[in-house]
Amino acid sequence: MALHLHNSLTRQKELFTPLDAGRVTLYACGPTVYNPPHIGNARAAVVYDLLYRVLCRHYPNVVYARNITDVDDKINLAAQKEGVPIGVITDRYTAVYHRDTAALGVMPPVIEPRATEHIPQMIVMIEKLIAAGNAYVAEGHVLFNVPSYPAYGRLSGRSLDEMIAGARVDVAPYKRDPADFVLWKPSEAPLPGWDSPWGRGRPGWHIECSAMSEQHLGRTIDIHGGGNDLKFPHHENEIAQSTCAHGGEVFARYWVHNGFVEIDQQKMSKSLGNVLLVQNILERHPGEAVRMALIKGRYREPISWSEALVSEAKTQLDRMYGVLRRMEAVSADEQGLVHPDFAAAMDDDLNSPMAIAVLMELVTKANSTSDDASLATLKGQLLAGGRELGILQQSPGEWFSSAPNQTVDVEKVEALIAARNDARRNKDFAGADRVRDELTALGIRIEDGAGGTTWRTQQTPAKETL
RNA sequence: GGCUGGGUGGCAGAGUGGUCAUGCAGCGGCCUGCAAAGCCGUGGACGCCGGUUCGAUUCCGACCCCAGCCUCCA
Repeated sequence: MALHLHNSLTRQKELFTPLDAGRVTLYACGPTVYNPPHIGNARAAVVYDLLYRVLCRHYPNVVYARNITDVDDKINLAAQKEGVPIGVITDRYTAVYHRDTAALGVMPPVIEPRATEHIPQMIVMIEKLIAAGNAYVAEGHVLFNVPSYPAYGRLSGRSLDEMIAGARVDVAPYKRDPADFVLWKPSEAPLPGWDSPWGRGRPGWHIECSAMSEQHLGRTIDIHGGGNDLKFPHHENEIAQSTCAHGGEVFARYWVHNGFVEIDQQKMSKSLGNVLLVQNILERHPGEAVRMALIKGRYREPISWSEALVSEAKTQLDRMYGVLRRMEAVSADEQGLVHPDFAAAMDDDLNSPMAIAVLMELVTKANSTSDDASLATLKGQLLAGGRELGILQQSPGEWFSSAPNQTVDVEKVEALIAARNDARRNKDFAGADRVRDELTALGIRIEDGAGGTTWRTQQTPAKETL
């Protein structure tokens, strides 16, 4: 089955055909680095990582760019509070972002451009927009003139009139039109600034992505992704800037937007005080379980975050790793191809819940057969599917012997298990049960199988502590 | 108010014009010294009201409800 994606621009599921099958381009809006990432940021990172992996199954050369926004008023504020240069803030939180997303199995993008390294490109683009009559200078600012681009509003489905009617903010007096947005604004020390034809200043937010995607991926990119909230105004503005700067050439051919992570049926926000940081979640749950929780639902739908959701995701992974442990002696089919149903699910606009269901069915099959040839095929398909979903890539032993906030003394555990098995051989079941209780107290659960006794860290009961 | 996208069994979450989603939880059985894991079996659902149809959870219309965007935001 060919890859289909829901295109936000047309609001339809469409067959994906790249402009150049030898170089497929994907751009996703990355983080503004002034804060540790929350679970919502993580979801976006995971979703585009998933899309990247699916694209890589289809095409030999996928160029995936995800930017780092390292110049921004929120960064300035954070730097001011701490009395440090903005570089201290952006370096710190870029590292945290890398650490936290890596814990969720997110691969590094092919290119990770930083806004501050593309100021000249932004200036060139702004000059083009001025020359083309799409932008103007006013009181040290450069503004994009929205009425100069009649298609404005197509992505978000709003007309200019509606936007003006709905404008709830005070309109700066130097704007020709209330909808006009900033490309460049004046910046005085100690705020970060760069010399430009319009004086010392700094870029507006939207121009960064336009300039960086052009620089690294070209004038027309295949897929542009981002959070649902970015549709307006950020992506709408990107389209306007890039299209006008490029003489009307299409900016992005497919737009993909991921849904939000909700807490208690509401979006996460600082004002509601319900922001969940990835680093805090990782104190209680394995990163892989967090990733599993994020891909249990379809990427476009909102997901309601809860401790129960992650616990259940972990239980499912336990089941998958359980069968892999049983199959450890079997060598996986070397082809390592995903099951056709799995591929069909992922190719259907990244239907990861269905893809997981396919994997679960493979698990059941593998648990009920002892035929080596079948097992080799099943193991190969299971691992290949896991690779595409970004799960199941550690050894079962690692998975079962590790848990956040729990250090396992493997030697001690194995000594206790040996003692218990001695007792069992001697029919001293009371003694065996005492040893099992001891293991339980250590947070270890044991399972007596045909091939011997295996063990795993016991998950602590789910608690609704956010 | 405008613009998106939703409302499916105890929970999470797919999908379909008329036979199974899947997982977790529950129940019964097998296995086990007992458990656990695993396997087999099992109940239970499509917001509300109309319409189209031989037949609608699935298509159409009205209504109710929910989330997001319209202001920085994944």
